[in-house]
Amino acid sequence: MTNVAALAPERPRKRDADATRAAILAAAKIHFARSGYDGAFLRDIAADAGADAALINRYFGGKDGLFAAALKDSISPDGIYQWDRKSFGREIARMMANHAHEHSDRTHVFQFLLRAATSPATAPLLNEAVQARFMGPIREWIGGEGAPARARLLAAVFIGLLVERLVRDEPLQGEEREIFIERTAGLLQSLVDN
Amino acid sequence: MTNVAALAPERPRKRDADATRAAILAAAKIHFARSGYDGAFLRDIAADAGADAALINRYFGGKDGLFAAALKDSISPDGIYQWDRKSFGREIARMMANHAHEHSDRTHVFQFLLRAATSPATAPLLNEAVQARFMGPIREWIGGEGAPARARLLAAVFIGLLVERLVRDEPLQGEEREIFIERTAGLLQSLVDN
DNA sequence: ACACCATGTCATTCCCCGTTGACATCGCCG
DNA sequence: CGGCGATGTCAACGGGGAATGACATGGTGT
Repeated sequence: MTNVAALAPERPRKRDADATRAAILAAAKIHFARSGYDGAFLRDIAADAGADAALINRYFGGKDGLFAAALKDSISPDGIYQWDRKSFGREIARMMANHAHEHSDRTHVFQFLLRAATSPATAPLLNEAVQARFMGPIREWIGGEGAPARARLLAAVFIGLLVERLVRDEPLQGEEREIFIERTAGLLQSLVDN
Repeated sequence: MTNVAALAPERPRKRDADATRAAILAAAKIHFARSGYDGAFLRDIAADAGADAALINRYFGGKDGLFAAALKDSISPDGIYQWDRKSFGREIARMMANHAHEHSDRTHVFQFLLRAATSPATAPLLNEAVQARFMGPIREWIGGEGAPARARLLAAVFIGLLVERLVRDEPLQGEEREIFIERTAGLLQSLVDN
């Protein structure tokens, strides 16, 4: 389990279904993002939430339900628009140049999506949710000529960078880092600008 | 399991350790590529290979060993260079525009890598192998100024496109398809050319 | 203060899947 | 032809993890 931010209250919280539900959901998002569907264990999630695993069943109807809920909750459309159009490319590029362990909260969502997309068990859940809540807003944000195709491509590049960062074992440094940022920024920006 | 190309011979093959080993390996590559480490089951792999699950243990020392062998076998350096420099971008773009189910053999390897990279269980295995056998050749092939960074980025985009295709539920059609191909080709080609 | 429902806890069960070891059979070599 | 090692088959085991249901407990309304 290794050191997930303890969402469990020091003193056990008062009996409050909504609060525990929320705590479970929060813990689940972290675990799923970090470990994927198969690698995340209900016991661990429950423990981090300061709750009992059995409650997951009660509140979410099982692991699938929990995942679906976490997914739905993760891709609520706010937070997507908050990029600056001008500095978008460079901002993302910088973020991606950092090492995987220095995660920004902003990429947690994408990490989650990545895991969801690449786990055959959960991929089916994605389509509807992603299309409606994710690609839609991105398309709008991106705007202009051929926005749908460009949005697709943008999302793809983003995900790809995420994976690359995931696999990368040592931090990017020196000149390579600079070039990487430069090229990545250009690539992304070209998709937004035009 | 759903309809994997039957590698099992019609009439059971003569006792031949090498042949069964190979059959198991072939089946494993398919299953791992399709379902990831966790989602691939030894019984299924063995069944597809027309062998018994116990043999996996004998020949590969367990699931881990089988995965490692499949990984190693998948990323033998040949087959990477066989892209034409000039038409590279467009070729890949076309491939990615196709629906996920119309897989080309050429992308199987990447699919495998993707699955391997995104499964926390197997990611550690990747670094050495990928760096040595994969990124190295790509760097060389790509050549020119800042090749390492560009190779990284190229690989990232490739993987991202793979994921996008994985998630995409309906085929790209009409104008969107054209624009997608156009932009994707340009993006990729720009990384190779320069 | 009492009762009743919602909330939480615990132990248990069940299932899946990798692994293991005992056993069967084939084929080669003397 | 006979035996022995290599190859293949089968059934069973064991661990891990999700799900289940019985039980405990708090809290709220009357």
